[in-house]
Amino acid sequence: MIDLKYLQNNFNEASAKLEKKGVEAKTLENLQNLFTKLKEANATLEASKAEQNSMSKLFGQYMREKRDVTELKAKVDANKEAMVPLQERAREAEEALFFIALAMPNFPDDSVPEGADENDNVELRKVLEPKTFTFKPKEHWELSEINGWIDFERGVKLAKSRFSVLRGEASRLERALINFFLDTNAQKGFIEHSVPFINNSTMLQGTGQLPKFEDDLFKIDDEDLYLIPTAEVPLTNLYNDEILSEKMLPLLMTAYTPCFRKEAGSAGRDTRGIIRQHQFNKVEMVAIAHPDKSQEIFEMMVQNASDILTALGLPHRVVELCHGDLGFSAATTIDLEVWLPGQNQYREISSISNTRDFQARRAKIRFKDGKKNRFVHTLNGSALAVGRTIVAIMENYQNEDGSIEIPEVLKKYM
RNA sequence: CGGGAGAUGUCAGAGUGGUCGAAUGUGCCGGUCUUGAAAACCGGUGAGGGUUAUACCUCCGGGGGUUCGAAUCCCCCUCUCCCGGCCA
Repeated sequence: MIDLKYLQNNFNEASAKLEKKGVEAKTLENLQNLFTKLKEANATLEASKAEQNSMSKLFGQYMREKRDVTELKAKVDANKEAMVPLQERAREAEEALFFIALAMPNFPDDSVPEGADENDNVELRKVLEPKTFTFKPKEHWELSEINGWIDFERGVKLAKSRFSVLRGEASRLERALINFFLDTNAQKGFIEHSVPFINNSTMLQGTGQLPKFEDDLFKIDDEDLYLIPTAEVPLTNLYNDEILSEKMLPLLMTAYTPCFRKEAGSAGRDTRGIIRQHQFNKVEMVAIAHPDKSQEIFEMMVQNASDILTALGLPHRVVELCHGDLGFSAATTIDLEVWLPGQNQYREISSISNTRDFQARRAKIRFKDGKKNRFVHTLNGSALAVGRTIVAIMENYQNEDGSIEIPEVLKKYM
């Protein structure tokens, strides 16, 4: 959630920032008005409550002194009745405010490049040269067919489209990758966690998936529970509604989880292969950081993900997202895109974001800064998406006959 | 899933309608004493909103109700523990 006090006190600056994320100035004016209204409503209500409280206290005193209370009771009854509409007004003001405030995206950092969509993202650097093939490299689904690695049809039979089954060597490769990722992250100080793959709505709201993106989530029938779309949700919300001591920071966490996404709105995109599935595996990094330290941790996380790709011998590029491509919760995001020779293009394999205090406000994650409580900064990033890494290995390590080499660093894991 | 008990500050634990944001112990912070530490003694010590700072409002698992007034009475929910069932 955005800082409403900041919006109120620096309206022009704030609205300029959010306009770049496609929020109309009108919406923000509305939000600002609602905030002002809420504060007024609360002030009036609280004054009335104060009066009620003091009269009630007096009432008790009269009773003890055995004095007559009829007159006082009449006053207190009248005030109580007058409070009803004030209460209603405050409740409505709060509801109206939160309805809009929870749908407001984060302020982008000042450093975020201008732009409308992914074409305006800024390439920061390329790492490793794509190798030149003496034959036409195949796409991963063709290679899958030759090696029997992925069973698309039976995955669909078991569930529905966009589900698949890995078999044999591919399945072992997946397991090896998960272990390699977790071990590497652990070496960088990220503590491994095993978390529930189902979380409740409060947690999903904390990280920003709810209420706005409910359609992207798989919900459990008749329960306030959702399959997690990323381990960012359970890891970040591990500290939901907590006040941490400053010396606990930074909390560096990593977890392997499956991720479940409805992929609503992406019909027709990446329908072949396992690039875009309803269920995929991912190893995630999450950091809960002191606000002064979040930038350096962000850079460390980007470097870590890039190092993993480098260790696997996978050519990739580091891309800074522009305003238009930035996600809902992110203040700044860097994507890693891996080279896929079969597709002849770079494809996203990791996305690392600093949400600053946006999620911390929603999830109420604070730390003690001396006497005061302050919101932490939360960061998240993939290291890495497992399925897409398999695709990348298949396409980059393919031989002319369709066989696939295993990267050197993974051999000890298989 | 069935039966029973419970949920209060860091923790333990009192409080069953007003003087309770909450006894007492413990932990933590500061001080006295000490060469230093421990012990002992003295003082401080929950959160959120609000204010320049006060005032003031809210919070005793969550929600609703009764009442002038609720930690305390009533209803619903959640969670924890114990017993039984089922089970990797």
